[in-house]
Amino acid sequence: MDVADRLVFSRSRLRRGDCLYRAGERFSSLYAVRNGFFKSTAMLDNGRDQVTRFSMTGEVLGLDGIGPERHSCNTIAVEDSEVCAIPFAGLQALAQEIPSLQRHFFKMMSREIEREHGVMLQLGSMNAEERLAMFLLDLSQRFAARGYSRSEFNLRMTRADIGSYLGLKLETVSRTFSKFQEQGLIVVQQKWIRIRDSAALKRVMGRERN
Amino acid sequence: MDVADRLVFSRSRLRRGDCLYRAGERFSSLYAVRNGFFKSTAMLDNGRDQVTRFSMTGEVLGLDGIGPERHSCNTIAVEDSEVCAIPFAGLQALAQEIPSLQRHFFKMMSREIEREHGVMLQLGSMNAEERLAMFLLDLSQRFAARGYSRSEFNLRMTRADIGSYLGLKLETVSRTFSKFQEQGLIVVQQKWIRIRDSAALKRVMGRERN
DNA sequence: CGGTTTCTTGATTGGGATCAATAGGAGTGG
DNA sequence: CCACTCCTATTGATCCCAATCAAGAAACCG
Repeated sequence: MDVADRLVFSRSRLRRGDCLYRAGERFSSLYAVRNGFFKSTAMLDNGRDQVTRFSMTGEVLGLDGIGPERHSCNTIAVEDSEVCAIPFAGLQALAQEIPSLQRHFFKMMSREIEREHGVMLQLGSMNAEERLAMFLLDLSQRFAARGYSRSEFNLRMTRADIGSYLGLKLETVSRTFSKFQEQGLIVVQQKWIRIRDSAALKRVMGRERN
Repeated sequence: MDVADRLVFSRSRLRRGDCLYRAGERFSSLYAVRNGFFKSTAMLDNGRDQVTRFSMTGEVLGLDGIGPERHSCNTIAVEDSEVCAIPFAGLQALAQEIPSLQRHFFKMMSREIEREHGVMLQLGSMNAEERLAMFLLDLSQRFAARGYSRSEFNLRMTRADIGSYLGLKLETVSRTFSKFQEQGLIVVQQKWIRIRDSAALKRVMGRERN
């Protein structure tokens, strides 16, 4: 029996600013992003909330909810978007019967651990330029993986969102973009970015620290 | 058939400084810490490596290896320790047959995502005092959960390890401990710590930021 | 013991936060 | 289409926390 026959995939559209799910809500589905762009924010103990990830077409949202059975972050569309909801109960039952699906799942979750881990880890020891360089290269690579241009794209999010994600203030983000532009690494105009010298960006990112 | 009948749990002892597994090695087992204390370090792209977690008795090590099928960090005993190796292949096969085990597993991994996430996230927006306060309270809580004293314990790791984990330099760790001691929040003498006012530490940790 | 690692404390520096002011776009309604 | 407002981005000036450099002291260990 085919997976698609057993699971009901419901699609839904969201407009810019709409919330896909909120922290604390009961977890029931994973979401595949069909198109658009999302940001997830987590409320820290102190009340401020921080952007924890950006998600684009082809990526899966909601894995964080499986353990606690509640969503642990808010996920908001930063532009008009469309998602496909995958009921987790059904997926889990199916994994019980299909070994390869279970394996796939274990792997996907483990990779998730990895990814978050990796990004956040690196940030800790990086200065502003390194963070921004990493951010741009990460976006570039993900756009490329989805068939979009690797060197030219629109940042869908604001400077404040980028800053929150990277642990910088929006002024620093802006200043650093300007600096990169002066150095000829990128061209930036508002949300539009063109990467002119990705090798140099990699060098900025990899600058050794001690 | 009982789980213990199907899985071979092999125990091994490690001495201070011994390596349980290294990044890049083929992943085959998870490890339950029976006693002792471990630190995990991950090599960043730039060559420096950073402490990513400390693990104590009763905690599970190695989840990060499931996806890539290789360990992605080095794990080293910081004192004489003993672990129990759990072959992952067997565990996976068993999860295929026992729904509750599969569920338990999904949850454990998801919680792992959460935990790392939470800690690292918070760090980004915290200053040195807040980081140290959080670190002490986290350790205190974990010791308490294992039946040890909540208010008095030995830090097994060095100041440099703590600093690496928290994204601070060892001098800052030392200075901040001293400051806490002056304020009467803790008593510190080398690796020995006594928490005198955990409420105050919580207040330090929760100090609002903007 | 001497040698090594670990910890503490002081002096100075620098990168990013903060405060502040202006400019640029986007959306709305007349 | 323009005028108005709001949100977002840029840039400058100043300040502060933690890094860095440096020197000792304390503990650990063969």
